[in-house]
Amino acid sequence: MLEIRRLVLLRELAIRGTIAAVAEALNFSPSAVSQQLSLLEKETGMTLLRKAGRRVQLTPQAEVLVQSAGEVLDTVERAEARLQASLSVVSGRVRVAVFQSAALALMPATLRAMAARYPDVRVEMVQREPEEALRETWARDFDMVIAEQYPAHAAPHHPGLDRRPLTEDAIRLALPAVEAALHPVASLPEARTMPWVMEPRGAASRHFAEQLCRRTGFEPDVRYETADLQAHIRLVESGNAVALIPDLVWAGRDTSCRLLDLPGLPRRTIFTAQRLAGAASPAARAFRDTLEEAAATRA
Amino acid sequence: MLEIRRLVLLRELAIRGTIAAVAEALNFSPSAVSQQLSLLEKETGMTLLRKAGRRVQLTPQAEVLVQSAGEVLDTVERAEARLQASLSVVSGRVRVAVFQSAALALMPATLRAMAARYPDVRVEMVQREPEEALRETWARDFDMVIAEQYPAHAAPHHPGLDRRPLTEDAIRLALPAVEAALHPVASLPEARTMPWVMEPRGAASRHFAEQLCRRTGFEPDVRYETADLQAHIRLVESGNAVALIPDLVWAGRDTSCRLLDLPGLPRRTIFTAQRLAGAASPAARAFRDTLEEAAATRA
DNA sequence: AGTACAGTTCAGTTCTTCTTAACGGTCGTC
DNA sequence: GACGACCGTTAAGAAGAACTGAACTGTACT
Repeated sequence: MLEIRRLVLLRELAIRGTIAAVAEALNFSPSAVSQQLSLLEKETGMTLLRKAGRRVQLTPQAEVLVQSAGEVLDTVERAEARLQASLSVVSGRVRVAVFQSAALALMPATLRAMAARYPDVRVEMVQREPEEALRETWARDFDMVIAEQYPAHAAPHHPGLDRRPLTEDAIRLALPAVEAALHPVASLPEARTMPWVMEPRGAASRHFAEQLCRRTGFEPDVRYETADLQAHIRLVESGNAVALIPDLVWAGRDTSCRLLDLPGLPRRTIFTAQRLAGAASPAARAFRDTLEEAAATRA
Repeated sequence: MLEIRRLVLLRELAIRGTIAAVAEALNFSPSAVSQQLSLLEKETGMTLLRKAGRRVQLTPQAEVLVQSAGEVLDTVERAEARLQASLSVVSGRVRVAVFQSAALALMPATLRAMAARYPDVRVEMVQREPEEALRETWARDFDMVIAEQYPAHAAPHHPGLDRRPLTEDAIRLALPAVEAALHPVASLPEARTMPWVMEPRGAASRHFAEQLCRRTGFEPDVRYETADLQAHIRLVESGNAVALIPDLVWAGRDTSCRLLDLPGLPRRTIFTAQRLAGAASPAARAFRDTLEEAAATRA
């Protein structure tokens, strides 16, 4: 019979692209991965890898195996979930990937509630950008992901991932209080000459903000770039920049910023996602429910 | 993640009942099995085995895992089948369990045809009583089983086993030619005083034969008992006994026996069965088709 | 009571898997 | 076009996991 561990290795290769990447992800040496994959070829009696430049490419047979490996992993995951579900107490581990503002706004209350209600559940949290987080959750690095989605900028859809809306928040133009007193700005076009702080290129919010400015009719002067929204706030508060900031960021926090509603602007949606096979896990279920409660309370 | 090998071990325990039996089946020492199962308990953090007298009993949690283990094995089996199917040549191995008369009547032609058409398929055959064979096929010791079923004596049904009728044959009363000349027997009741040869107690055919005699109104004088139908034939031919013998037994063979039709007697059915998860295997499919062809040709 | 059987534990062996180190091939770059 | 960076493979040995064998406990059968 085929060794599952090798099948999984092949699947990792399909996901990550290179043997070196698989090795790094699993804390193995590339040599070990290479050897195991050769053994898999021996076991199946087929060629699974073909050299393609300095990397390797999967043969069609390998693709077949990769799909099956996914099924096996799903089955095992369901097994673990069912096992946990057969117990009366909710226990286990939930690895969650969260983007920054959700981590700040939603997680404290959620973690407190989880600890109180489900003391046997261990929640692990890692801060991660939504796109990456979705991918890694799909690849089983996390059990749950809290991700954001900007209007007209759909996050990649992974089959096998169960997405559920969590909350929405408005995006508003944040202006320095000082600035506001001197030259009161009442609409987005009036911010055309101001210095902007935005997230780095590649981030959904960056794309959204740039597009919005362009649709409004100007190219923003992006003078500051950082992924840290707390830094955005500081830059605005200190009068150095303006920014488009979603409401969630202000959760449990005072600010001197002036927040300008932008009428007609669609809201950002926050959603959770998990692997379908993990849906039966009581710990994951408990976490999602608690999180949704926390999100509802905030709003 | 749960180790599949241990999961499978637990499943074997559920099937075979004792750790010793599992060990013997897999060519391990009982010690090894015991240790692996303890490790599984550590992995899951749950009690899976409970002492019951001098044996062990599975806890409900263990049963959950057993079911999942079955799913995993099915998935892997489908994977292997799909892998074979992705090749242009039909190849692989088919382990078949056959009962004696089918082995004699059907297998030679089938094996010849298989060798000619599918030289890359390796067929392995083991002679096994139907009931056992079905069970062992379900437990993955075989990939295919050819079994018989006597009227009003249904073979046990295993879920997950795909049964397909192969052929039917009449059961007739075999009488010695000599005897026939001296005291011509024309119906079953007239054989009431004769010595019988039958299969051992427990065999379906034995049950069937005894029941038939009793319904006819007499208790047969079972003087000879053997599972070997060829021995039955010899005993009849040599004038020592009479017997109820299904037609398949005569395939490709002359006999001096006189064969008496028993009007109104239902026929014996021969069927094949395989695990559902193995249905996609091209080798198994090829074997079944070839076998059905051979059976059709004979009739 | 005695024997056979089922399971576990512990110490030691065996086998698999992993690491390290060295090598060959490919790509991008200066 | 040579150099360096990167990727993958191979061989040898180390590390780890799994298995065996013997000794022991407890249970059932007779």
